[in-house]
Amino acid sequence: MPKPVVPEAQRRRRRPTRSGTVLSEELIVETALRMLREHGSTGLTARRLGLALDADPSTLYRYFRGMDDLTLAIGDALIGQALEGWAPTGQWRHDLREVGLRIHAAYVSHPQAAVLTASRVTGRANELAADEAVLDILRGAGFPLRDTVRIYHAFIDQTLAFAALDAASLALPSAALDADEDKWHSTYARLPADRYPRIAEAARLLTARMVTSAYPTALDMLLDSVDRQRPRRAAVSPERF
Amino acid sequence: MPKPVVPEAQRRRRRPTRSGTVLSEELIVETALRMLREHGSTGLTARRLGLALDADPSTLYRYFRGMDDLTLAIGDALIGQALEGWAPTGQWRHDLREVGLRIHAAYVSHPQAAVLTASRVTGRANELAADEAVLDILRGAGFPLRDTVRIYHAFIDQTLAFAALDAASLALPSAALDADEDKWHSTYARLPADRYPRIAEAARLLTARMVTSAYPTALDMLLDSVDRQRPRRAAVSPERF
DNA sequence: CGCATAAGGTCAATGGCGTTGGCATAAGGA
DNA sequence: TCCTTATGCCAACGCCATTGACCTTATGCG
Repeated sequence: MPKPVVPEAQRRRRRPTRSGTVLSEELIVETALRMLREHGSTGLTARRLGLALDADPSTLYRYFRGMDDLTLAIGDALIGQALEGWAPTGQWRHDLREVGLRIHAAYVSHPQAAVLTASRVTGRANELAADEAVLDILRGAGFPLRDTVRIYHAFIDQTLAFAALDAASLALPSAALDADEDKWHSTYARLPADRYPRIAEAARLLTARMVTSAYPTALDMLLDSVDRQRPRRAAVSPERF
Repeated sequence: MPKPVVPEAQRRRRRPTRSGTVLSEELIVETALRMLREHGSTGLTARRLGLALDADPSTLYRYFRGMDDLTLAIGDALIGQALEGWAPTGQWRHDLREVGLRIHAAYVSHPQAAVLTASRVTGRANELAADEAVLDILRGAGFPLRDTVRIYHAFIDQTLAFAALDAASLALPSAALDADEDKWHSTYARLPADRYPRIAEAARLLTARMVTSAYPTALDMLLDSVDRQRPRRAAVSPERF
């Protein structure tokens, strides 16, 4: 049986580390986010995190069951950060769009962390709050339960999928050793036009466009589709007459 | 300077390993795919792969520059497998849909491998061929270069993004130790209805739906959008009259 | 106010990992 | 048949996460 982890809410004794810093779940997650940004998505290790916190690596196991548990906490922090200060306006389309863009932006602003967490289900507080919020927007807009769940599924998966993909390509260049960095220039831009005529003719445009995200476009397409399926009031809308 | 890697095409001497098996790039990738399926996405290690091949782990470095290079080769094999036997029909929408579904299906059929590779740019032969094919479909349909590149970007990113996300959730249950497996049942289905009313009312539908992929729907939405932007011939299409 | 308790920090060790440099051997061209 | 060198093997290095035992000190109770 490993050491039990005390939930943050029940911590009483806050014993400072050898060098005087007082640990907390929040401080550890913040430090981990900083390390990920500085050392890349593979640069978060228990040893280094301990070093950065001036604590023994094994101390982390007083706060998290393991590195995976810490990873989930990091992911939940990103979601929390995404919806910090957000409040629904009651206009479902605007609210949904805002939630999607905020979540996507939060992940993309911490790409190295997002790579580790975007496709995980944390089951922690902030994730639950976000899910509840999306479902509430749709239910509040009058969608029946089945449609709500279907739309929620497409919406959240599309958001997380693009967040993960965009984060992955942003995270690679920071780890300068990863050779993927300039593969578009070193490989795609130099292909022989006789064997790859279509790539060759598009190379310049490709290298320019592939660095941007296709998420906003895809999101609006989804919202358009949702709008068309939305339950209307009995009255016919005025524009028709 | 590390040992140089001899390209597969130039290999002359095929010296058998101690136990008699003859190595090749293809055999190594196949074995790696099998190990990934059996041991999960974190179960591919140089030592284990060497064991499975009856070869010393360091031998792998005669074929790949490192585990990362091997990972890219695995990804390229998935793309190759996706388009194996495929040929364009000349109907752009049908062809594009087929390519998307094939790539998605290939990744999802090797989820543990897909997790490692779906968001990587390999720059290898099969990837280049797939990109060339997609660009050719769009150019052949008459799209100008700029539109072609824009559509290609949205199409390929959406395909890979969903492939990565769907693969990730499929890969987790196989590694039975990962606790994410039944988080939907252990957490979401048991939330208190007073704090999470929307999740609670949708729990049953959510657990049923979240195991399926939203990709086909999203793909058709994209194709609809593309269809509306397609350049028409000068003549007005017959249905209008 | 002081003491017992146990929370929480530290230490040392284990077994795994990727990777490398040196070495041995046998394949295949001459 | 011999030489060259491609290719397999070995041993070692410095990482990694994780654990169990130990120590120390903050806290709550009497």
